[in-house]
Amino acid sequence: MAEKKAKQQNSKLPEEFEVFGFANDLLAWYDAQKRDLPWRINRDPYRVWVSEIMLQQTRVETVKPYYQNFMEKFPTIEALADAPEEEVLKAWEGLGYYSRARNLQAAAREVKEQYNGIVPDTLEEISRLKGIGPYTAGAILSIAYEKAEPAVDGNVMRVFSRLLLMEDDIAKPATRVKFEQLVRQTIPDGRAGDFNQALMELGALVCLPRTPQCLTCPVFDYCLARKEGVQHDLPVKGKAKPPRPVDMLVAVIANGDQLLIRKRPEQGLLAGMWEYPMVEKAASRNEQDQLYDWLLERYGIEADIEQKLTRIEHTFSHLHWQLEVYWCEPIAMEELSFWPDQAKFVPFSQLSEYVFPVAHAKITEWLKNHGKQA
DNA sequence: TATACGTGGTT
DNA sequence: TAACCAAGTAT
Repeated sequence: MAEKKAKQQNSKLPEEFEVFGFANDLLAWYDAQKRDLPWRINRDPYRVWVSEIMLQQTRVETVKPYYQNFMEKFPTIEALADAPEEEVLKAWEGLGYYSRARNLQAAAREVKEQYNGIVPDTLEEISRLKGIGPYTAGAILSIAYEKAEPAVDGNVMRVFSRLLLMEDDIAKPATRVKFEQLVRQTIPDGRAGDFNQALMELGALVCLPRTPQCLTCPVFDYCLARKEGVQHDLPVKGKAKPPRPVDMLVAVIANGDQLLIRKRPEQGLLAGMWEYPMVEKAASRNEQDQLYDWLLERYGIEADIEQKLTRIEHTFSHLHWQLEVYWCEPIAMEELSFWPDQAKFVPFSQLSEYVFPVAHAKITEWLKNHGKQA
């Protein structure tokens, strides 16, 4: 019982840690050095919200152009709520983690209908919105509403690991909770938003993962890891599993100036996106034979599987695709009223109207570069 | 708790 | 160059 209670108890800052001085010095640095970013023009909750979703696991420089475009197309919560999902996905094309876009729109609809179009300002309510987890909830509440909530991301965990010389594995979910307890105790009155952003800014500009710039660090004096000279050994982070290799056979099938594409399932990897038909390569089988049989069975298309066009490699966090791309010359097609997967022939010039994942966009690019289609 | 979920930049 | 990393969330 005593042990359980101890486990639930909040982690405490070290007695000697100078909270006030730390926050003050960090904020002074932030005020002077913060970057001009498109989402820092004001603190509008919707603008903050969109930026935080886009920035999840995504670099600032990558997000910038997407953010500008997104805010032009969907300037308000209502505009986003009322837009066709396809348009939202199109604006997200190439950014990755596409469920973010679907969840963001679903949440915008929820805010429009249940909250009169106003992003809720309580942890309870905002956390119920799709796509808003502990980090994003804290970020929006602190930045847009000046609530004293922590926003603990990878930067903050790295900064605090070093600052307080903590060896907890930041890859474990429980560690984030511990950091939230600690950060909460350092948030200065009235400047929660700036403080959270300052911690992240420090991680992004100074307290770098491999090469911490301690000599220019505004909180050099407070850093326990630096005092011990172990800043390069922190944070501790368990190794991720390597991506699993998956070999796919891709069929590029032309009918005049049209190409056959299909829609991926609404759940799972690259949900709802369009792609060239493909099948996972069988372990021990001739590629051409397998593709020939598969096209006939699944789409009723008898095709001459010609020379392999190219090999495209694409790595996800958890998968490594090797796409063997074949040019397939149709010999005969069954008269079907519809095909599985919503498959259909689309003129090459109209492919851009469909949302493709990068791996398949690479194929389109290859076709263009090799004069396969005008 | 561990895994699924994208993509591109950095060392 | 092969990791490693980036303003995480859902299940």
